[in-house]
Amino acid sequence: MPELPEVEVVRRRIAPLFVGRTIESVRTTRPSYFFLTPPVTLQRRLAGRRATALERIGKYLVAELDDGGRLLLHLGMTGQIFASDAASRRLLTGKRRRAPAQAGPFRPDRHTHLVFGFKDGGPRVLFRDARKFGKVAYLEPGADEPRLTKLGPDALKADGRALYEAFRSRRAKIKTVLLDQGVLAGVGNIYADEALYLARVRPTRRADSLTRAESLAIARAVRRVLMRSIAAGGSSISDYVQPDGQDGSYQETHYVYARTGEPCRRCKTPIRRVVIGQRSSHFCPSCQR
DNA sequence: CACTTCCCCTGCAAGC
DNA sequence: TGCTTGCAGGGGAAGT
Repeated sequence: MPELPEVEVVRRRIAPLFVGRTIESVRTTRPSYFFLTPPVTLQRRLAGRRATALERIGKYLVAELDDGGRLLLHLGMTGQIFASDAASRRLLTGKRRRAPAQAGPFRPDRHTHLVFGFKDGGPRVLFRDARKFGKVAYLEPGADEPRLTKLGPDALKADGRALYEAFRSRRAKIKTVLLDQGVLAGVGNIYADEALYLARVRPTRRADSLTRAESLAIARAVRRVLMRSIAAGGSSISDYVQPDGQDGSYQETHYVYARTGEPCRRCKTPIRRVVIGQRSSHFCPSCQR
């Protein structure tokens, strides 16, 4: 799903539709673990509220509300946030991205867990998530949220020296450590693979085996792939779409992710896939040491 | 603590 | 065509 770049693109696009507008109604699906805060409570707390800012913390979106509370959103693997007037041609899943344009506006389906209606009667904001790995929570004013406070520094600001220090005490594989949101917030499976490729480090290397130079290279590579992906509108692999319904294009630039068996863009060696910590990892056995 | 395994849920592609 | 299996961008809980 959405990693830092996709969440950041969603934030930028959705902020103008969400910030400054008074929420009139909140429609939800039935209670499920998607709702960290029960639907009835969400409705009670959010009706009449107005967001004053929408920020991104790691892969979380956090709306500051005019009562001092906060609205926490996480897209999980398949979360989609979009406007009710978005081009709806491919909001309904898929890998089959050639699907013909769907006529008319998007109709909330059984996977559309949140629909915000506003007092001004303008476009609604919808949150859809087929797998329900996403999350929504209302945080009372001043409430502490461990999910947020546990996060490490933002991956866009990855610092090589700090990473080197963190790596030194970790015996796990570097791929696993990069996915640890407490070390660096925002990197997920795609960008961990892409960054390690650019840094020429194999995902299977133990973190504590990395040199200072390699750590600096990884930090630089992380910043680079994330910035470039944001500029490209994110990676649209299966479900991710921008809030206006358009695909991102960074997947066209991937060096290794989902390119198993295909030639390395640098040396033509077939890209290899291994499983690390239950997640697939892709790398070039020739370029990455 | 650090690390690993399992699990939450749905939809799609590939294989038979 | 239909069934089964494997796989998917995340992360928390519980185990060692």
